[in-house]
Parts: sequence; C-alpha cells; structure tokens
Amino acid sequence: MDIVEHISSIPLFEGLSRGELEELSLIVDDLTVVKGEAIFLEGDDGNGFYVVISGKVKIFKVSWEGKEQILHIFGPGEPFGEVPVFGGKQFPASSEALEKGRVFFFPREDFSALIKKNPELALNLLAVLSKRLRRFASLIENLSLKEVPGRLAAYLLYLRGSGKETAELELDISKGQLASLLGTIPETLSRIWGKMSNGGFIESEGSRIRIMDLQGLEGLAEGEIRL
Amino acid sequence: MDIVEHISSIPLFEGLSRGELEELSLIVDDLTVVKGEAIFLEGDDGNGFYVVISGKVKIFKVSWEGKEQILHIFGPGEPFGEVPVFGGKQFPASSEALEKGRVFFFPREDFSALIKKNPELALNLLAVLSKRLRRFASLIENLSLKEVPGRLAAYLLYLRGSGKETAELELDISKGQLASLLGTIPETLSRIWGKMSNGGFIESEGSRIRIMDLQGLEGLAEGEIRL
DNA sequence: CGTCGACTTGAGTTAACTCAAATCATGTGG
DNA sequence: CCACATGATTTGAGTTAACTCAAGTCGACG
Repeated sequence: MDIVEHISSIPLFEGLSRGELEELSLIVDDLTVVKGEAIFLEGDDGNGFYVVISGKVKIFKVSWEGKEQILHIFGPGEPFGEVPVFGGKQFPASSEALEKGRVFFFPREDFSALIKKNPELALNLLAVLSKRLRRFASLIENLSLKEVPGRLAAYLLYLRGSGKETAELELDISKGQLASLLGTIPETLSRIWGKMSNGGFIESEGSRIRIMDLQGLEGLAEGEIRL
Repeated sequence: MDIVEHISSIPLFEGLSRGELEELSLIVDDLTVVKGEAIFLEGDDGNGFYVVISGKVKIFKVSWEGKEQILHIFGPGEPFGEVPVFGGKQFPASSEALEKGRVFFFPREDFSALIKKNPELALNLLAVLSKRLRRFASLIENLSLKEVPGRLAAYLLYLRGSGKETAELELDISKGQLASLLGTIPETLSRIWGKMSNGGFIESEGSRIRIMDLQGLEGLAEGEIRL
C-alpha cells in the first residue's frame, strides 16, 4: 500500500486535504520494527512523534529494581510519543514494539507548521490527548484505589466493551504483559486468575475467555465484592 | 481587579488580543467557592472548563470504601476540567475547593469557537495537556513502582525544585491531603515522616521542612536506598 | 524430542492497611 | 482570655494483600 494511503487512514489526520496528506508523506519516516525493539527510551529527546501502522507498541516505565509498568498499548492508527512535541523536553517513558510491525515517524518541525495551519488537526490532537488523560486517570484509580482482582475485572470489562459486548473475549496480549499493565506481577495475576475461575466469574482456556458472571465482575471492579 | 485583568494574566490565554480577552470576559462565569465546596463531580456533564483565580482546588477520585486519591492540586492561573471539552462526555474525576477562593468558568461553545480562530490558543492548550500527561505518568510511576518513602522523597524534591532550590521548604497542603496525593493514608505518611526525620533526611516543625540530606532523598526517590 | 520462554504453584516475608486511642492545634463562644 | 469542641496528626497493635524466591509444569517451535 502507498504511504499516502496509510497516512490518510490515520484517524488523527482526518480532515486533512489530499495535498496536505501528500505533504506529510514526504516528511514521514517509515520504520520497520521487530519484536522487542526499543523505539525510544525515557529521557530521550523527542524530535517528533510516531504512529503505529501495524503491530503493537507498548509505552512503559521501569523501576530501579526492574519492575515494569505499562502505561499504554497502542495498535494500528494510534499516535504515540506526542508529549515532547508540545511540552518540550524528553519522553516521559520508554517505548518498545510488542511484535514485528511498522511505525511512521513524523518530525516535529514540519508537523508543528501543519498544526498552525489546521485548526482541525489541533482539535483532533486535543481530543487524542484528552482521551489519554482519561485513560491515565482510570489507571491511577486502579492502581491506588483498587486491589488486583478489581483491576483485572475492570480490564476484562474494558475488553468486552471494546468488542461486540459478547461474553466471549480474546486476550490479545500475554499474561505477563497484562500483569505489567495492571501494575502487578505474573505470579499474582496467575493466582487471581485462578480464583476468578473457581469463583465462577470466568472460564478460560489459554487466551480465550468467557465471562460467566457479568454482574459479579462489575461488582469486583467496583470493589463491592471481593474474591 | 477587573475581570479582563484576571483573564489576561492567565498563562493559557497568552497571545490573545485585547479584543478577544474582552470577548472572553463577557462569557465568563465568576464563581466564589468556600473551603470544601464541590465544583464538579466525577460523571457530571462537562459543559465548559475552569480556571483558578485564587485559592486552591483539588481534582480527585474516591473509591468504593471512601479512600481518596488526589490527581492534581491547582492554584491561581491554572485551568482544570478541560478534558470533557475536547474528549466529549463527562468529567473523569471530581473537584473541590481546598480553601475559599475564586474560580472562572468558561462555557464550552464560546470557547471552542475561539480555539478555531486561534492556533496560538490551541498550541497553549496542547502544551497544558502534555504537561498534565507528564505529571500523570510520574504519578503512575510513583504509585506502581515506588514505595511510600520514595514517593514522599520525590514529592519533597519536587517542592524544592519549584522553589528557589533552597533546603528550606514550606508544605502548602495539609499532611492528610499530602497522604491522599501520594496514594497512601495519614497514618502511614506520619510513620514514614517520622522515619525520615530520625534518619536525618529532613527536619521539620509543622509545615516547615528543612532538607538535611539531599543526596539521601534522591536515593530514596530513586529506590536505591530505603528507610 | 528437547529447549526455551511463559505460566503456575508453593512457602515465607513485608509494606502498608485497618481499627482504636491518645495527643496536639486551632478557632470560637462565653 | 479561657475552656472546650472539632479536626488534624501521631502512635500502637494486629491483619492482610501482594511481593520475593524457588521450583515445578505447560506449550510452541526448531
């Protein structure tokens, strides 16, 4: 597929003219990434931002002892690493490809110019950042105010919501990564997963999950009930 | 002081023409708040955003059991509650005045129109949201990857940074609120505060703090050393 | 079929929590 | 100006969710 085609299908660029899209296609850097490849590290200077074209990318922080907390997992069409473009300074977290894929890089300068000419684009960006703030607020709530069972329940409900609202779910990341996303470790996640299964809340086989007690999960997520 | 004066001194509105500032002054809602007054609640529809003129405002979430996590504390000149303006939907958290003060409210519609005409304003907003994402990333890191002593040390270093880099600090919120900001409870904070004092990291008397061992605090914040 | 990484299970430890009570601080009415 | 009420902070004792370390077990792939 042509680069312009890819760019035009990025939601962030909705509303741009054909000419602008072509202009963008000239300044974009088309990157191929392999599984586990670092895209940028916390503290690096951010001279532009990225958009996932294919594959998945995680944004994360690592503690002194090596524990990892995933902030985001982005898929095709989603921009990432925009903070330094507007906030100046460095990337607040690191980024790594979860699987082989393709990523576009847009240099800051050219992009900034485009924003000034396109209020529409600025609005799209504001919407993207707002959505991200929302996600962070929710993550903070999970980490600070919920126990791990509640976080897991909330995640399963989130997965369901983004799908067709069926009881059948497919976990699209490894359990190890899920643990990191929920702010815990694989051992703890595994134990709680087990309890949720015996508890009759879910049934699972590998990454395939079936929600058996939706109300129960909601109760867990809210903290009303416990495992 | 005249309303236009107040508005013109808000960093977010830097770059607006006199005419635009006056236009804003006509649509603004000038609110007086008392200590403890709720400004909006999580889930409320957001039909505009706010700017603190005087006093302090906290943005927070509350758990089922009543534990509170403060997301932000804003002072004069700082905007808050902008997420629903760009992201649609409701406020992701609640807001309450920490002390008697004054708050301006800007209705969404009029403001949106202004953005479209002012790329400058949009850029300012993007910078504000970016800064906020940074703060959240740091909060998430603290909650997930640091223990309470590390969070407290990081907070003290942050306080110092925003001041004149002296060893003398003034805690401008109650310890109870600080506990909530650090994702813990007053009892735990008190105990750790005590340990930091005996440990020779700080000396304190009420809200007045003196940093006695800067390197030690940095070590604590990084997780290299422990109490 | 063996190897490697992912996941699970077991045992023990610990940071931080809950509940309860004492102490301190501040501001107000008498 | 004092005595008390109210809220903030501290201290004590006990509990617990989640962690660490260690040892399997499972599963996919070369």
